[in-house]
Amino acid sequence: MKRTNTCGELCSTDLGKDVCLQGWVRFSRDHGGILFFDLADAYGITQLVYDPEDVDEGVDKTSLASILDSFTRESVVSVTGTVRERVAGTEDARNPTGKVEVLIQDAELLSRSLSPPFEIGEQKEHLLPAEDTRLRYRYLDLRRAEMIRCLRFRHRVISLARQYMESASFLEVETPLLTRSTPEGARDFLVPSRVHPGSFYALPQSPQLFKQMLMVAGVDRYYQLARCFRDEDSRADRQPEFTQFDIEMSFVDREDIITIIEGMVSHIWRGLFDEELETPFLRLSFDEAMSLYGTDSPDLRFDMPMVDVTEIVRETPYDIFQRVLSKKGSSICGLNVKGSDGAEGLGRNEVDRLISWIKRHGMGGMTWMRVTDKGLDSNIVKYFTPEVQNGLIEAMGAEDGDLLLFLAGPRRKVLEAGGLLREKLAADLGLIKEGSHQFLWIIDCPMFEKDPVSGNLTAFHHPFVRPVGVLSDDVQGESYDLCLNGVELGSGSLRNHDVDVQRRILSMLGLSDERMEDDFGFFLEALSYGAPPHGGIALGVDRMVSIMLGKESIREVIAFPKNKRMHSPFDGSPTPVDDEKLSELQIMSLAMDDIDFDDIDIEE
RNA sequence: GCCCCGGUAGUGUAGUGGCCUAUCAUGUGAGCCUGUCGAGCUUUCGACUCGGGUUCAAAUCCCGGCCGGGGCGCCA
Repeated sequence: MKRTNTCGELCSTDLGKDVCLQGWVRFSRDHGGILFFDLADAYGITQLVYDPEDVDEGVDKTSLASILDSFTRESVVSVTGTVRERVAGTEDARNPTGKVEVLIQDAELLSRSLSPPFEIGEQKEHLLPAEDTRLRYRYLDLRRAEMIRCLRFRHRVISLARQYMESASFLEVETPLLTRSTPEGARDFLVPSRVHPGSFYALPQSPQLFKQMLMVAGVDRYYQLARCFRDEDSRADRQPEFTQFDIEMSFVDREDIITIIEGMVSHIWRGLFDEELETPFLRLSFDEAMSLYGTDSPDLRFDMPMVDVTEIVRETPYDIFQRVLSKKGSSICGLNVKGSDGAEGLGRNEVDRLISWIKRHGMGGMTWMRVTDKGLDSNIVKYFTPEVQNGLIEAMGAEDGDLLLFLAGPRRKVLEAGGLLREKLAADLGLIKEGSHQFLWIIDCPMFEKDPVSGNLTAFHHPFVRPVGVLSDDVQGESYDLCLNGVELGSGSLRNHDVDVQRRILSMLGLSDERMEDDFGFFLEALSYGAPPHGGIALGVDRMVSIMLGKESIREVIAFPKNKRMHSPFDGSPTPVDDEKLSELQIMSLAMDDIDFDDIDIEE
């Protein structure tokens, strides 16, 4: 018999129906005569009951009982029976099907399960097995309602995004996975070619050049759920393969693209949280973000900007500040920890701990003072004149009960360490409201970064960003990065449709004319046949979904993720392959320690 | 490449040099139990990541490996 219902749908309106349910035996309870089973599937749990006194006439109780005896945990079973009300007082209010139960009349074991290696029933997070055990048995882990919820949630995000793009007349186009290796960017995953021995495809780090060529083709509005590959070390929010929601548009300016993204994200939030996001999102320039928060992806769920007090304290005879300020390019920045004298605040011990913490992040130390009703207070305020003290109080908006922290050193280092300190303070003091979402655009990023050692330029984003105005080493790009809760969700820009500008940028990045032709000739040629002004953006789907669900790692929202060492616990990849396969590709591995190089004939 | 944290029954844990013949829970096997719902009760089984070292004595301290996680570098 086929199943008539899922395990999540029977309720009081189904009373008296004859049904067939199929699913997994999650729990069973034997009361010595009467048996209960929790039958689970992706939709819910329905209680089955075997009551020998209530089964229909003609049912072979002995054989039914012996079948039920084989219903071990997580075995897949099929039962037919009658929906009935539970005995008064035994309803389960936590379960949507908790008012009814199915009286078993017939049963069949479809597939017996070994004893599961860990508990699959709903449970508290801290009782979960270690992640590597969960990953090794991912098919069991995914049976858990919480994981099904994550998969379904991710599906809804994608589905809403598609729906929005459809309504905005975007065309979904697939681009190749076997592509060309290019010099810039992350390390490529390479795929050897059998037909062209010695040559390799690369898996795409993003569909960047293809989507731009689609614009040249006149596609006008493109999107794709693009799988991307980068052979770099992983992190909680980085996997070697990941998914981007990739978008490109022609004949648009920055505002058009930002509007589309804000519209799409709002559509998703409306659909999943029934919440109206405030648009337009906040914006900060790259310089503002660095100056105020010391990072290009600040978390604005809490306020606590850095204040540059360099000029206020410049003449102060406090030796530490004087020594730092005697060096060019030094700054002194302060953070105001509001209301820090209460029970929730930071005592002397906590401040000492912060000082040793900040030393591990490259600072020589940290200066601190408390704000009292009588003014500033600490062992070093004697070096600060009343005018300077008032200047600090005013600049930092200090009030009675605040704690002021100051870092001194090279400007960039101070800002970055201050940014880390700011986030640590927020985490330690619980300043971040759980479940809140704060979007932010970072605009006007530099086009280039200069390698401090070699002095060579590298692209801040990628080499295809259009400069704002005239091209130079320190020009800004027409870029816009979307941040959510301090995480970079996506990066976008207007692109170069002028092939000459594009050539000059590649040249500034150190590509010779020859290299440029070899690596990007096909693309530059495309730009030479009438490229429309265009731009786009790509959003990290895994990151967005994991933040929406409040998960610490994107692995929680990927069905089969790689582990930290880029190993796949499911299929054991990567693996060595047979020599036959390698020789067909004319490849020899140097990692095998049994190669005898004397045996190798090298052709002239 | 580097730094930090961790590794005890199937699972989650306790155990900071001798009280360890290693705790507790859950699970597993057996039994009891007619309204439970992560049922309950009785009982059984089951573990110190590996290799070296220190010590009279190591789960415990030291060194190294392996495995897992967080981070730096890297991620145009």
